[in-house]
Amino acid sequence: MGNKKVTIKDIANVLGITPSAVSKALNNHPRISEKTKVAVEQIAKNLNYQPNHLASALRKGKSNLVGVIVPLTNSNFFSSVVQNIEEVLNKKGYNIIITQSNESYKKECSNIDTLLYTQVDGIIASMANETTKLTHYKKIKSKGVPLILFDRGENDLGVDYIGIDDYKSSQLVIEHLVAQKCKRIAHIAGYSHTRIYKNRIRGYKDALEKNALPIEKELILETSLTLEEGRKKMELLLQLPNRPDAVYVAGDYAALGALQVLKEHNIKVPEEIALVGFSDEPFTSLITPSISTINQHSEQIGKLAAETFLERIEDPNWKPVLNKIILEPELVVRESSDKLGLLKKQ
Amino acid sequence: MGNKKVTIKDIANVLGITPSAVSKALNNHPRISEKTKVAVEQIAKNLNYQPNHLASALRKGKSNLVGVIVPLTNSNFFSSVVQNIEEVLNKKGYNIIITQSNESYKKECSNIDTLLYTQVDGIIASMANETTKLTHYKKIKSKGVPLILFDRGENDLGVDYIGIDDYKSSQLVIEHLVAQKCKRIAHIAGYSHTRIYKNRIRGYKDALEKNALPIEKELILETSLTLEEGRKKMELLLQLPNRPDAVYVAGDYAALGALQVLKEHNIKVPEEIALVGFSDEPFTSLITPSISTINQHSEQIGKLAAETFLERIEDPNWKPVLNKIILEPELVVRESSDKLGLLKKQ
DNA sequence: TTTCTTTGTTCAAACGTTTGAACAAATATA
DNA sequence: TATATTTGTTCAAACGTTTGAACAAAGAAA
Repeated sequence: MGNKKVTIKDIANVLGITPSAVSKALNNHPRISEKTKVAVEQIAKNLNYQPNHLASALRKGKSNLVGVIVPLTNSNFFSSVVQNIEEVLNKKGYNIIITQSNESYKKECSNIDTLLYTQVDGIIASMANETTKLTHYKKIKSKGVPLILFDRGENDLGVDYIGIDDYKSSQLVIEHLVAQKCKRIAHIAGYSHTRIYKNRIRGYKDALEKNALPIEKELILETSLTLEEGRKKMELLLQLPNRPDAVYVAGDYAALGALQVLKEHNIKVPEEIALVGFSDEPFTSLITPSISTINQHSEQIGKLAAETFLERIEDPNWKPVLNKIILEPELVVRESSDKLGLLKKQ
Repeated sequence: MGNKKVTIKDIANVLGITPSAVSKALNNHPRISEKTKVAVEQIAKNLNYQPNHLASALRKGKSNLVGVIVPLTNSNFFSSVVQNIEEVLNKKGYNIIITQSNESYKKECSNIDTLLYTQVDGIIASMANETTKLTHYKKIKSKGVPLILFDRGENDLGVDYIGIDDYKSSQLVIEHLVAQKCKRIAHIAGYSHTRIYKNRIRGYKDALEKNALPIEKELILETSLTLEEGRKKMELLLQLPNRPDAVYVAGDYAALGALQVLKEHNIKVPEEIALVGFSDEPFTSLITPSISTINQHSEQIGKLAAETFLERIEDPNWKPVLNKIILEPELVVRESSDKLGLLKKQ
C-alpha cells in the first residue's frame, strides 16, 4: 500500500501527457479535448486522486475558506446561524472554519490571527462580550479581507452588519407587558458597552417613558447574561423594598436563572412577576412555565451574512463600507408573561 | 494603502538578506544570529507581515489543521467535546475545522471529502445516525490520515475510539430503577444498528434478566431520539394495556419529549412513571421535574480524543489499529426517578 | 602557519497546482 | 496554394514558504 500521495503528475505520466494538460482537463478548460478529459477523469478515479487544496489555493491566491467566529457554539441562536451560513456557502463551493471565542477578547484575537494565517477569503463574526477594543478587527479590514458582522457588532468599524432591531424588540416587550397591566418593569440587561444591549436598554427606557412608567436605576441591572448571573440579579431584585411586577431579561439563559429563583421563592409567574427573555432558545418553550421571548430570525441572519459575503467577494472593486441589514424582531408570547390568560382562551 | 501582501521576500529586501535567511530567522533556526533574528522580527512587525499558511503547509506537507465531524453542534455534549478538543490542540499549534453532518450520511461523505481536500493532518469524528456504510471512513484510513472516533463509532474500522461504557450505563440505570421498586421498565432506544445504542439495549436486557424482570418486545422502542420521537413513543407506551412504571430513554431530548407527554396526561413523575434520560444535557437539571440521566464525561472525551490524535501524529511509524478508551459512566439521579424521595431527605 | 570546527548566510530545489504564452497540427478561408 | 483561424497541447513561470547542501568568514586547535 504505497501511501504516497497521488498528484496530477502521476495522472500525466500514466496518460503520457503533461501535468498542465491534466490540470486543465480537471478544471474543464475549453481547449482540452473531450477525449482527454474523459481519460483523465478515469485515471484520476482509478488512482484515487485527491486534489491538493493547499497547492491550488496558494497558486490561485484564494482558499475558498470562510472563517466564522462565534462567542459560543452551544447556543441555539449561534448554531442555527452557523448552520445557515454553511448551507449557503457550501453551495457556492466555500467551506467554513468555525472558531469559538468563548466570550474572551484574547481568544478572539488569536482566532482572527489563525483565520488570517489560514488565508480565509472572508470572515463572518459576532463579537465576544469582553471585546471593547477593535484593533484586531481593523486588521482584517486592512488586509482587504471582507468582514461581515452579525448580532453583536460595533459599527464603528464601517463594515457589513446583519442583526435585528434591538431597540424595537424592547419596545415590543414593554408594550406587551404594559398591556398585561404591569406597572414596575425591571430590566436585567447586557453590558451597555455592547451596542445591541445598549439599544435594548434605550428601547426599554423610551418605551417606559412613552407609557408614563417610572425609570429607576435600581431596576436596571447590567450583567453577562449567563444563567448564574440571571439568578444573582433576580435575587437582588427580590430584595428591593419595592419589588417589580415584571422582569425583562436581555437573554434567555439569564431569564431561566431568574425563573429558577422565582420558583424557589414560590413567587407565581406571571401572576406576581411576569418574565420575558430574549433569543427564543428552544428550552424556553419546553419548561414550565414556558418563557416569553424575542425571536431573532437566526436562519435569516445566517443566510444574509453568507449572501453578503458572496456579494463582496464577487465584486472585484468592492471597498468596505458601513452597511446595515436590520431585521424585524418577533415577540413570542408564552406563559411566563401571559398574566391575562389570553393563551389559554385560544 | 497598497493592499499587496507582505512576504518574507519583502522583509529580506529591506534588510538586504535572502528570503531563506528570513524564513530561518522567523523559525528560530539555531544557525541564524541573534542580531538578524531581532532585526527580522522588527521589520516583520513594521510591515505587518502575516505568514502564508498555505505556502508553508504545502512545503512542509503538514497543515496543522485537524478536522472535526459532529452530527450537530447544537447539543451540549458535542459542543463540550469540541471545545475540549480545541483547547488541547490549540496549545500544540493545531487549529480545528468543525463540520456538521446534520445526521446525514451524504453530508458526512462530503464533509470528509472537504477535510481531506483541505489536507487536514487528522480527523476526529462522531458518526451520523444515518451512517451504516463505512467506505468514506475507510478512505481516510487509506490515506494514512489519523482517524479518531468518539461516542458514535463503528469499531469495524479498526481505529482509535473513545467513549463511555454504554452497556454499564444501562445497568446503572436499571439497578437504580429496580432499587426504586420499579417492576415494568420500558426502553425508548436508539437505532440498534449504531453500536452504542445496541450496547445500551443489551445492557438494559441483561440487567432486567439479572433482576428477574420481564423483557417484553412492546417495551423496547427504537427511534432517532429526537424530542418529537420521544413524544410519539411515549404516547405508544401509554396506550399499552399494561403500562410500564418506568421509562429509560437513550437520549435526553427524547426523554424531554416523553416527559411533556406524561405531563399532558397528568401522570405523576416519578410516582406513577419514573423517567431516566441519557447525556446530562443542561436542561435536564433546569426543568421540573428535573430528569435523571447519565453523565458521559464530554470534557474527558474531548481531551482524550485530542491527545490520542497528538500521540498518533507524533509517532512517525504509527499504523492504525483498533484501540478503545472506555470511560466509566456516571448516573445522575434527579427528581424524575426519585420515587423514594431520597433526594429531598438529604 | 596550517588544519579543523563553528557560525551565519546564500543557493537552489521542492511542495502541487494554475495559467498565459507559445507552438504545432488540423481545419477553414481566401 | 497560400494564409488565417481553430484546436489541443506543451512550456515555463509563478504562488510563498522551507530546507539540506554549499560556502565563505571567523575562530579554535594543532
